[in-house]
Amino acid sequence: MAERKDEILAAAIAIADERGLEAVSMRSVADRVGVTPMALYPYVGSKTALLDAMYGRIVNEYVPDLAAAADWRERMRSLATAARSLAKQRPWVVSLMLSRPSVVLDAVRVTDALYQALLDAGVPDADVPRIERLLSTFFLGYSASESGGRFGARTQNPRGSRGQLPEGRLPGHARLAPWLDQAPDWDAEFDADLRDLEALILAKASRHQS
Amino acid sequence: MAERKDEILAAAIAIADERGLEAVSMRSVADRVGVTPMALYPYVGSKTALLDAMYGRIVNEYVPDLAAAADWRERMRSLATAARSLAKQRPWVVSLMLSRPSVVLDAVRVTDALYQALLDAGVPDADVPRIERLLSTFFLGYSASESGGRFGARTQNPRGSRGQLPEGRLPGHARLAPWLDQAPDWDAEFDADLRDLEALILAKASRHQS
DNA sequence: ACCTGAACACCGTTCAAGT
DNA sequence: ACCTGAACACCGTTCAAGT
Repeated sequence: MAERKDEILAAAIAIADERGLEAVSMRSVADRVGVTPMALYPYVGSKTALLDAMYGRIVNEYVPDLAAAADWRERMRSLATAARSLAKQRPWVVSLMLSRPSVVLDAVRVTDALYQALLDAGVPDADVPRIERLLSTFFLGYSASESGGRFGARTQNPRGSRGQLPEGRLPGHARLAPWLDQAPDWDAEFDADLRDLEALILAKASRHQS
Repeated sequence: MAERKDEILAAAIAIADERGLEAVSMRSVADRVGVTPMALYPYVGSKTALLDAMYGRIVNEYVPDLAAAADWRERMRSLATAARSLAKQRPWVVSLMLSRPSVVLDAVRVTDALYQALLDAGVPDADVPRIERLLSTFFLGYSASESGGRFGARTQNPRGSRGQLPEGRLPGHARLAPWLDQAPDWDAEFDADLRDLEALILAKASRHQS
């Protein structure tokens, strides 16, 4: 009985990997399992529940082994990097993460790991939940933007009423042109962002100790 | 002719406001305009193009008047606050922002305003594009998390294999329990986040001047 | 120039029925 | 216990036809 549900989940994930989340329908999943759409309902409940289950299973696979790294910085980095590589390999998971409350149990485990990293860094208890949200929001947003294509926009032609980028009315873009024309190295950028955020965390921590 | 397109856009936005983005279909929009679904195509091209057009129109309405505020901090705050209140009043816009490249012209104008705020703050030119992405990613992610329900999760029961939150295996949650049980004030939290990010920006700026 | 109607290949889900 | 088949109320889009 649990086997059947696993089979259904695996089929749904395979379809999402191959043809995207919008190709996952009760009909397409049922087809792959070799059964009628209605046969799925006793196992998955509804389409929404199926999506939740897919999310939970994937997050669970990607959560890095956190006991391994002793330094809070390393643990934070490995969590952030896991989110990012998850988004890169399975972009459809990001849509799920942002479109529904993160009540999936495996997601809560990740939150807990970040809590502990911040506590170890010396952030006062009262500030930890907020800083955790700040960080996870950024990690999620970065992953979503990168894999969703929001970052790659500059190279494309803006879709506007006139279709052309009016550089004259965009003084910031004009001044920064030399840095905007070279395509960024997203790995390096994420690294630099992490360093800046580590500094932010340490500032919170040292203010506490003094 | 442009009138007809405006009428279609207004109908689509009204439906999204009233019944969510998923209620926006070519059929429902056509119904509201009092026309057949096929009559929309000459004006909007496709459903995707219709969504883009909705996005552009809304962003345009919400971009705050930036010439007004002299201080870069105020300008940054008003941009961030605009994003957040947009997300609160029209949650469906956030899905659009994250699910497609931000090539809509009006969105580029917002980016430019943030560039200028950072330049005025004294951030070195070479760092501005990255920091702008860091900030806009956070603003977007925060807005999405808040309006999409990702933040509200703690109060609900986590959906997991067992259905109950196993506090024993979540030491971080256990230690932070006193601060996790009181529901956060999201306005105050966003304010605190903005202050932390301003400090991050000033650190980048002063390192440059020395 | 602007719109309609029928059609095609899809959706999630309910309900009664089969073995 | 597990699955099917028909049906309902939906999708986006193409294509030929009407005025």
